[in-house]
Amino acid sequence: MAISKDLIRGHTDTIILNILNQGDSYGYQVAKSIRLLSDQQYDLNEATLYTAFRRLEKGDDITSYWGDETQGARRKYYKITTSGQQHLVSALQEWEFAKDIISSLITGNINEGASL
Amino acid sequence: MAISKDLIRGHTDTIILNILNQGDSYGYQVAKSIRLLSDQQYDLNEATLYTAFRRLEKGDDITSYWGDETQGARRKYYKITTSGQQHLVSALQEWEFAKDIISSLITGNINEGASL
DNA sequence: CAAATTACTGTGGTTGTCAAAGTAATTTGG
DNA sequence: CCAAATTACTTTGACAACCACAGTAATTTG
Repeated sequence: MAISKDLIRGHTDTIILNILNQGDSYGYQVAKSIRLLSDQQYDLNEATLYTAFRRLEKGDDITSYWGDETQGARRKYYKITTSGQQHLVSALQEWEFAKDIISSLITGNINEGASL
Repeated sequence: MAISKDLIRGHTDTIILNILNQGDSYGYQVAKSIRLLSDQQYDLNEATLYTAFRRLEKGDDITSYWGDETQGARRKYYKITTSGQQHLVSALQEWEFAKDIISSLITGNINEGASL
């Protein structure tokens, strides 16, 4: 992984919701999608991924069901809920907002005020 | 605070280094600068701030000295070190990089690949 | 002279993440 | 043909950053 854990922290749920918003998927596939979307710059730890699935399921942002694979390993599929889709939209809006504030905080000049 | 804690997490040290890079400062003043730079959108918890000071001092990114206030409460001033300045530059570069990856991860389309 | 403000510190708890290990099936390569 | 790699999911234990809350102590304001 080329990107620090703490910079991604807080985005994991949104990342997963974005992927599931494009269609049902399962753990291994989601992990692959993350590597693809980040151009191999970010590799989400498995434990983190499955912890996030449980957190999102508990929060009713996703639901899960076992696939009926006749061959190959069993797969647990996850599906985004309407509530999850709404939370995805809010998270994207918050990110647009937060991006500017963070940039301001780490590069901003105190004497020139908040917006320079 | 209008911005989620987890989105800021990992930026605290960089925020402090940016402020100290513009001149020595002390706890209370740094907290005020953060409110100013974020347009009152982010209020860093005191405990978090002083924890960060200790972390940065231990990592030799900042040094501290007591001011010789003849009146007013005592103030512990913090000064950025050369090493701290270098780490600030790296952190800013990493942010420019991370910003795009995060955006890609939370809005990117899987079927269109990493860069659309 | 009480209340607000300035200024720093410590304690205890929550949360998200990760490393490591485990289970189990399938696929690939020598 | 069998060992190794890959697919796929799960659990455990630990850590680091952050926060709420509480405390100390001085000064300033009403």
